Amino acid sequence: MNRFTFKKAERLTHKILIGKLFSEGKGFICYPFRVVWKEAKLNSEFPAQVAITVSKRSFKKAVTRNLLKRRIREIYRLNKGELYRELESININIAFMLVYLPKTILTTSEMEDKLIKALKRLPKEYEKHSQLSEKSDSVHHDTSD
RNA sequence: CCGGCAAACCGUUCUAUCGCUGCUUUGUAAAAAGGAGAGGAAAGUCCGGGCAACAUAGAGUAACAUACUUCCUAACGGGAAGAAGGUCGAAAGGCUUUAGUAGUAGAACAGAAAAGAACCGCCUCCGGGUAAGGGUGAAAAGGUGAGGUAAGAGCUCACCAGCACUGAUGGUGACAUUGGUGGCUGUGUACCUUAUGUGUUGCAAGAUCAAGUACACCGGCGUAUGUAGGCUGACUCGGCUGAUGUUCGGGGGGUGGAUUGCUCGAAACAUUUGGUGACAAGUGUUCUAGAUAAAUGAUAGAAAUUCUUUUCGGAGAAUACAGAACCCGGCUUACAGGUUUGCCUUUUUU
RNA sequence: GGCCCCAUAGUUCAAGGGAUAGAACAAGUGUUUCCUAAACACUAGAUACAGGUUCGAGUCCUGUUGGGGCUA
Repeated sequence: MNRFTFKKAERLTHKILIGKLFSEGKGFICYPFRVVWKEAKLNSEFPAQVAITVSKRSFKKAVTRNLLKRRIREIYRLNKGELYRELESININIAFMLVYLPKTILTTSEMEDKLIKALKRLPKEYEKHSQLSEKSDSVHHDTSD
């Protein structure tokens, strides 16, 4: 029951941290999302903070932007448990942003699988970058859908 | 009946599960329970206010806005009821214009000429007199007829159009109807003139706070004719402020964060009275979003409406415009579809 | 959120309300050359959209659309 909440402490609200995410953070694309993430001390009981954005350039009207953000947030709320478990097992805190890429409005069922895939990939990306100096050749860019 | 015109209103609903943001209650806390949670345009930011700061925000000029009348309003460039003109419509009705004209400027092309009348022409007693004719233009010096003349002309007269002054009647008034007198009278634009109004900046205004950091802050003394300079939206006047210091004393300033400003208000609903109406007054009841990288949702099922298709069982698709950010009053723009009320009758039927 | 500005050829800029909207570069065609470049000649190409004022709008007014700036 506690697993499906989405409180303010789980959201990324710190303005400076968001600025740092775009300047220093690492990202990958898992269509239809771009994920930008960074390890950060959060001073929170949750291991991750997330922010969801939809570009004003691709959707001019506030109604459609709100609709997409609400759908993405709902999927994240229902599927974040797996991510939390993995992050707690390696004992790190992470701040990340989900950027919605396409110019068309996708339905909830269309987006759900992709977002789960992206969330599963996030801890792997962290491991990859934590030992980046030794193995740089094993990084393979799969931007498959 | 169909079709049309105007005004007002609605603009998907219900159930279950899982959530989000305030509020209240319980609880040491974690949390639990209850109840609330987008709009008619929340939009554009085009007007007008409230509220807040600017050291007392001053006078004149400039600049900008508005401009038929009477009213409504906190205020308005908004609204209501009217007036005169234009235009669309068969009609109901819709749209639109309207302060003043003394002076100055310009009016492309065409045209003789774009504004104290010159040229061609007409007439001539060769001194000159004329504005009938010139057909171009968006706009051409009142129009028609008669008299008159050398030729002509409001030069004179009748009727008509318009202007100025002045009466009468109706109307709060714009104005309408009607009478008299006058000289006979050019179009639209900009500057200009008159009246009224406007201080500037906007809640990222402004206020408060714990932690950490710097000396930008205040007062005394000293210096000067209160000087250089700065501020007072533009200019002038007027006003305010005012550096220079190895000085003395005080303790305060505000980047980001948090709290506040923040939602009880020109409030909503019902009703009565006054008014043609916008609206005003009275009485009663109610409290009705307050987020801050942005809450107001997602999923499933059912219903309603519309469209497509049909083997008339059903099946499929869609459900407008659009998301509060300090708050109100308007305007403008977007909007699937539906409801109610009043009005009109070209055509058809009775 | 608040305040403000801009929109003219493919690009950079002009145009006092007045005829067919001008210039440079770029593009295309031709001349010249053995070929290319350069040079010369010619051609095509535009007022963001919709209303209004006016006899007549690129210009003046209003509303949409798009783009940009300032403000902690």
